Amino acid sequence: MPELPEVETVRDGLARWAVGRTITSVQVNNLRSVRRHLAGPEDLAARLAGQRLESAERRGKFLWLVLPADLALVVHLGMSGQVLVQPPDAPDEKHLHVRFSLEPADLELRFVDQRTFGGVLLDQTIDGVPSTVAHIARDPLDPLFDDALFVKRLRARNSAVKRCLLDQTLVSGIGNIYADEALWRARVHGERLGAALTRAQAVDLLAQVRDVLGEAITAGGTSFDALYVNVNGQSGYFDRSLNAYGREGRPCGRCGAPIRRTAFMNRSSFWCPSCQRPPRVQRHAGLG
DNA sequence: TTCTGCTCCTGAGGGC
DNA sequence: TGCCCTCAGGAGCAGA
Repeated sequence: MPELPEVETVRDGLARWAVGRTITSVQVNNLRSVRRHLAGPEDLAARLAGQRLESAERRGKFLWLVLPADLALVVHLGMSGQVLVQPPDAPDEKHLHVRFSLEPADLELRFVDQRTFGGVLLDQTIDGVPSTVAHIARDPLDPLFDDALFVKRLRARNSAVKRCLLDQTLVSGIGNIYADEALWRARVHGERLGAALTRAQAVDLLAQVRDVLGEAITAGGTSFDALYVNVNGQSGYFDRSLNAYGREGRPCGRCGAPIRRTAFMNRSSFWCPSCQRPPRVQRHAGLG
């Protein structure tokens, strides 16, 4: 599933292969993929035609191609979105929803999305950030990320720490996989309250988040199936380095205890019952 | 203001 | 073989 490392891999691919080219036309095959462009698909196509792609930027899981006049083509991959750079004569993908023809015409951009949680839109930027992304916090790999502010805000939350990690207005770029991995590395149970963490624990958790995200970027992201690929259609290999996520029943790499899986926020959490002791008082909501 | 739970969506996989 | 059900989860929203 696309989290920060996967989106960064895609951004890097766009910077290499798409930046410097000009959009000549836009073909929308699925209206749901442009639903966040409120003016409609015709407006999107008309305003993008002739626009030069100046750079590829990212904040958390949002990425955007910078256009002239403070405009940006914003892309969110959702759960299954892909941005592919393909020759125009390559066969269409089954879930090809938006096609961006480019000049030079030897390559085109394709937005492909099986589950259609993602989408694209044209947006105005303010200080270089699209207005639809302005509410998203900086990610931990951003040089301007404020560690002290994050620790302060995390420790003020009366909410499960895993939910805090998934809150993109607190810290961006972390999804279910890397939240579980960082919590495992920090030996913190996801149901612990943010307010129950010591300052040292919060600082260490942030460090583990940084480590796991950085290692995943180096590996090209995490792929369990064909739902995440880079702009050339290739999968990452960080799934081979996972210690908790998807390892239910398999021994913890530290202590050997079988990894547990519990439901949380309509998804799964994977944790070690020995290394990550759950809080004594179970809350009504949260893990388990 | 903070927090929780629900909804959207499609395809794979399992059970019958 | 075909049908039905469950599961996967990012982000936004409603309601408490």
